[in-house]
Parts: sequence; C-alpha cells; structure tokens
Amino acid sequence: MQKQHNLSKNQKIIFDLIDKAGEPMKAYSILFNVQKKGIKAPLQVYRALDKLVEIGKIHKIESRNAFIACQNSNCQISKATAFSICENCEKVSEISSSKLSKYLSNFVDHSGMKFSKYNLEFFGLCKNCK
Amino acid sequence: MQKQHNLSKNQKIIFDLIDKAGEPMKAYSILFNVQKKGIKAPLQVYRALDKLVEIGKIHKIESRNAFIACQNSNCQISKATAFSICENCEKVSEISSSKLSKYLSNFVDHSGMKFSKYNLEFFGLCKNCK
DNA sequence: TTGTAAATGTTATATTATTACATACCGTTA
DNA sequence: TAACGGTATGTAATAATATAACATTTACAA
Repeated sequence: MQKQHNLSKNQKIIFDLIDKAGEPMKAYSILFNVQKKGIKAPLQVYRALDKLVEIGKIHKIESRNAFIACQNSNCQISKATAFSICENCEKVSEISSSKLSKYLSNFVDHSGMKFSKYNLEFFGLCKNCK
Repeated sequence: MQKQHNLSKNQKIIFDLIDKAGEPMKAYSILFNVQKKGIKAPLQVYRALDKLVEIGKIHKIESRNAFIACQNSNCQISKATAFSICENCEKVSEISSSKLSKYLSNFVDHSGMKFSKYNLEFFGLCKNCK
C-alpha cells in the first residue's frame, strides 16, 4: 500500500487542472488557469508542482518544460519514468512497460554505478501523425 | 565514414569551450566566457548550440539546461543519448553501452510505436560521492 | 557572377524559475 | 492548552533561460 498524501489546497487545485487536461501543461499556462481560484503568483504554482513531482502525482517532461499527471494511477513510479513524445503534435504518453522499467532499474554502467532514478524520453511520430 | 561538418567561427569557438570544459556548461556561462572573443548576445550562443546539437557534437542535458561535448568522439549518436548524473556533485558522463542503445533503439511501445530518437538520464551518486 | 543557404550581428522581449521575507495552518506532545 | 516544528501560503522582486524580428554578410555551388 502506498503512503497517502493529502494534498493541500493549492496542490489540489493544480493537480486537478493538470489531471483534467490529460496532456502536459506549462507552468505559466497553469498559473493563468488558476488565477480565478486565487493563485496569483508563479511561486505558488512552482511550489505546488515541486511537491506534486516529489510525491509522484505528476511528472515533468524535461524536454518540454511541462508537467503531466501520472498515468500509472496507483503505482507511483516517480523514480523511473518513460514517455513517448510526438515531434509533430506534441502528444505525450507515459510508457508503462515493466520489462523496460526492470531493464533500466537494473542497469549498471561500465564503472559499476547503479542508479536510483531515471527519466527516459522517446521521440517519434504518433499514430495520427505518421 | 561520417559526414564532415566544418564548423563556422562561432560554432568552433563555442564547441572548443564546451569541449575543454569536459563538463556541462550553461548557455549564459558560455556567453560570459566567449565575450572576449566577440560573441556578445545570447542568440549567437543559442544558434551555435542548436547547430552543434543538431550535428551531434554536443548534447543537451535536459534536466540541467546545460550542454556537454559528445564523448563518443567518432560516432555521432545524437539520436540515442544516455547520461549518468550525480545528484550530489552534478558530474555528468555519457553512457556508451551498445547493449543499452540497441535495447532502446529497438524498443516498441504497446501501441506498436517505434521511435526515431531517445534521451535517457540516470541519476544517482557517483563513485566519489557515495 | 550570381543565386541561395547558412551564418552573423543587434535590439528587444518572451518564457521559465528562484530568492527573500512575512505570515498562517496543522498536528504533536509537554 | 500552549508551545513547538514542520509544512503551506502570500507577495514582491528578480534571476535565469530562450526566442522573435529584422538587417547584413559569408560561403560556395551552379
């Protein structure tokens, strides 16, 4: 069983927005969308984002500076993330392949270093854009 | 044999700097370092960086917004990159494991999508920081 | 030698993210 | 319940990263 994280007010507002969007959102677009709810400053957004990333409710798509809700709803894999990104339409999907995650989690580099975390971003054209 | 890219003046100045550094450099730190050579504006730096990334002479470390010279000197793998990043000292190494690159280049997701490119960043503690 | 793609120069501005400081909230435990 | 500590919030200012728009120059193949 996972630890339950009770989201604070701002965290909940921002998580709900990103979750409903179903696609990556950028910080200032989030800010714009939550201003009517009383969140007025970038820092309020970034603080909530930091926390949500930390507890695995959302992930940052590093190559896009954007945030997407975790699509592996019940299993918080915030330390082993993989995404597919369409270079045409920018659609992003989280990849949940236990084979892939096992392979990468067990990967050891030539110096014998083992890793506690990874992030993988695949690029290509999605079904619709091909 | 690879295609030879003759670097332009700015590209060469900036590549040499990054290459000598042997570690990731940020755009504005690069700018600061090349001002004495006549490169005065951010855009001049970013244009050179874009080109160098495109031809595989450098890679962007997405999670750090920084650029490092390709360490696989002769084989330009700019479409299949993997790095190890120490979360303590920020040391970054390029991983060149043909097994890993084969595995990832051939990876197909559940929808049958195959990818033309990937970037993988591993995190952990390096030998010195452990 | 001329057409064209690539590269350069310059100014301004957009976008992304953090620092610093003050205050409020919430659960624990003395 | 009062005091404490950790977490969250509010606000203003600013730092850091990146691009737009436009003018000009260079490299080089046709």
